[in-house]
Amino acid sequence: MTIKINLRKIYEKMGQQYNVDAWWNKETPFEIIVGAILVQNTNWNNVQLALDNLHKRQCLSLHEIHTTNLCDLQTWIRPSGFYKQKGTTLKQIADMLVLEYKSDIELFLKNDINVIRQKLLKVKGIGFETADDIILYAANKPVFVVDKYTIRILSRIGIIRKNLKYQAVQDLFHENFPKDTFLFQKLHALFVSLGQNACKTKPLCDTCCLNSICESNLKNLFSPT
DNA sequence: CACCAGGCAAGTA
DNA sequence: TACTTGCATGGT
Repeated sequence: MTIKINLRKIYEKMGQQYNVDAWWNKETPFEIIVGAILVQNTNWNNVQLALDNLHKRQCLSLHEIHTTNLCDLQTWIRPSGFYKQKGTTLKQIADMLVLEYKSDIELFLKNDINVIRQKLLKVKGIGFETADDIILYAANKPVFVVDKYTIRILSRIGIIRKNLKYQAVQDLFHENFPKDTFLFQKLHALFVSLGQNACKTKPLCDTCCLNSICESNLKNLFSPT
């Protein structure tokens, strides 16, 4: 299935009706990687509590996470939930960066998108979405991050079926948008923002929109061919 | 009290 | 391949 996306409309709507900041503007690439892992299936408030703990312990750096005791690390990130697995995942990615890239994060992020992606996906606890998050926001390379809101919103509008898989949805965006990092960053934040503010039942309606964007507006943004 | 948040992996059929 | 379940804290 192909969709024709009216880019000009999207830019107009986003400019006029949204002021969604692209996430992770000021953080270091490593902090972005940590945040991407900690935020899995939780909200940013809980992540912030965990990050504050790490900061207090001076442990928000590659070297510290690599050398610190796993149990301590798990204790500090506890507020973000799933702290045992996430702690192990952080350790594994730190090991990879230290051992295979001599602690040079930029060297790792300089690789081609597919190289970075394959490396990240080998780490247990990093799946498609987290890998792409890191590529888009830490490496600043143009991949579109698909999350459950993207699929929920597009399927409710009738553009895709809700059982469409991650890679298929991503391909759809890659085929229909220019490979523009900033655009993908904003667009992803837009979907999350919309999804969080949409009603949880169905369908999207006038009373559950964000900044007066609702189902009909979305249909105008994404016009089926 | 229930529900869910910016997922992932392992298990089952 | 397509579901289901465990992982876990904190806010509403």
